[in-house]
Amino acid sequence: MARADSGRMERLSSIMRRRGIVAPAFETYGGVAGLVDYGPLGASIRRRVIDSWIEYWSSFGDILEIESPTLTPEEVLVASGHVGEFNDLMTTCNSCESVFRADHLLEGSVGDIDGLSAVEISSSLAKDGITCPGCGGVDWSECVPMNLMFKTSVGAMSRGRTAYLRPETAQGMFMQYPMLYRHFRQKLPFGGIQTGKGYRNEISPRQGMIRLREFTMAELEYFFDPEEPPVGDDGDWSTVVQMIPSSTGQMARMSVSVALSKGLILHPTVAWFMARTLELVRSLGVDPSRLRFRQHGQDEMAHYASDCWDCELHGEHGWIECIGIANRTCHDLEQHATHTGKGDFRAWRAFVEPKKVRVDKWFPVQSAIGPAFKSLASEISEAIGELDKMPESLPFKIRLKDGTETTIEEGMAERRTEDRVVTGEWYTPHVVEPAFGIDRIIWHILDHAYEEIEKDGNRYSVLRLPQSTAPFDAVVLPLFDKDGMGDMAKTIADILSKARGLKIQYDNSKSIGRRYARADEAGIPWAITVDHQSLKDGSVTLRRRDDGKQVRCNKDDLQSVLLSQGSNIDF
RNA sequence: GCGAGCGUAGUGUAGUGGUUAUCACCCCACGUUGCCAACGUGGGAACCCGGGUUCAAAUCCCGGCGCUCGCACCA
Repeated sequence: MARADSGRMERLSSIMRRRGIVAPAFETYGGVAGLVDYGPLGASIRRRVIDSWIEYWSSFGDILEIESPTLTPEEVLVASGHVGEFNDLMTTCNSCESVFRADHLLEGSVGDIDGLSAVEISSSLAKDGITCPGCGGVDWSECVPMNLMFKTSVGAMSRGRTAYLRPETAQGMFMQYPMLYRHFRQKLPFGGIQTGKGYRNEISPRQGMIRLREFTMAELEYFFDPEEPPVGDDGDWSTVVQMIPSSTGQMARMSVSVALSKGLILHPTVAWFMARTLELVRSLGVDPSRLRFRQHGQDEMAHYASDCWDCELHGEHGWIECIGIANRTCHDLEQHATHTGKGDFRAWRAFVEPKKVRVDKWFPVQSAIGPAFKSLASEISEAIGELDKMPESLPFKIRLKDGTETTIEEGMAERRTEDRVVTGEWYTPHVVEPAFGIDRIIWHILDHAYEEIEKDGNRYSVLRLPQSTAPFDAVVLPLFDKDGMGDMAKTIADILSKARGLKIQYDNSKSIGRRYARADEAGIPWAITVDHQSLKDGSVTLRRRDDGKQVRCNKDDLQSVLLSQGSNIDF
């Protein structure tokens, strides 16, 4: 990825450390790759991004927040496929030292790779003479499982039950599907949202906040009836953004609405959530011209997905996947249904018109079949119930699985004819999942907001964050900390800080210009200055970060001005 | 996990065997100025960790940890 200005990333990272936004964690102990600290400003930004995210989805009424543990018992992740998928066996070519996934090497030469142990795969590599794609050698090291989940044990000592730190929040929501289903009065569609930490033991985390071992995810599972895929008209359907459909692999510019009508987006509900996602991330401060949707090809699809669009954001690290919008179909719920053997993971679909069904079947008479056929009895009973052609009368012959025919004598079966009313049926709901990588999004919000302008021949840094994701709403400044200006400013800051939803900073050190500059660099959208006139008439100046313009306003109006994000005042 | 480079105040850096560890921004105090990174004086703050070589190590060697880049990996 071409970088117009390679120094920009260094300066941006430098500001983020200096101003207490993000920094490597545990640095005094040498640091741990893939773990970061959010400092005072960063934690505030993160809090607001998460809150905005929760508020956005909660505003629709059919989506509610839930919360589930990060510790997840092994069985859940076996069912979801993560235990299998995340335990990749790695092998090294002893001649050229390249590392490969062993199962990928064996593809095509071994039938059922998933069922093989590490030892079996190691011997297969040697036995089948698999050559190294790099150097052509046939000298493989022992296969080593590469576990991308953090394993632990719940319970005392060796009696503990194996568990993992969750690799995604989604499974917790699938676990709560029955509770959500009841809450929503058994009517689909509905959704569950959750934010929280996820954990992946990456082999080599790089790129600062981009690949973390512990990271904040925000996921939405939207459950619906696949026969009636829901679409709403809210969201941003019209803004033209970059799209890379997998069919062409070529970048094109179009709106979500056009991409759906052209059939590039395969599923209308996926399109709907792409439109909503676009609206949401724009409000967080993402520049839509540096956003693109890229459709996954069949080969890179996750094990659970049937159609998936990544929302990638462009920043100093190039194009980075920040959000995945996947149609997970019925995969997860079905997996949990089969692994638990429970009927909790389904929904009832009522027919518009109840169907009248005439049942005309032969029913086995168990008391006669049992003694007559002994161990074959159950198979025969089943065969009687599933007869294609209805014999008119006894005796008749039925064909068993092994091809032999057996005669059903008088008294072994009876014919019943009845009319039944069927009002609906059970089905497994499908799920569309928008999954947001919050840390990656925060990085890009900062990147998109960061601007270097020239002022009096010097570089001047401004973080143009929207107020909703700025670390503070306003900074209150005494023009000079004397003659009572400092006290008045402090009082104003204290009062505003009490208002719900407002975060206010107070700064009285150094010249006024320097304090404006500090606030600009920290992304604070408003600066309130108490000057000599304030002492006389209670008015203050309100300075807008993005253009430096100032207006006078009464100190008592500040709260409503800030809460309206400046929309009720003229500049 | 492999290879290469790198690791000095909060940030960016100078320093290639002996320095009181350089400079700037920064932060604090006082004074001054009186609305967009002013100025003066004073102060604060660093050699990634461990071992070795040496009379002496930020500097040389070894190991660890971390960072950057390339290869590989990436639900």
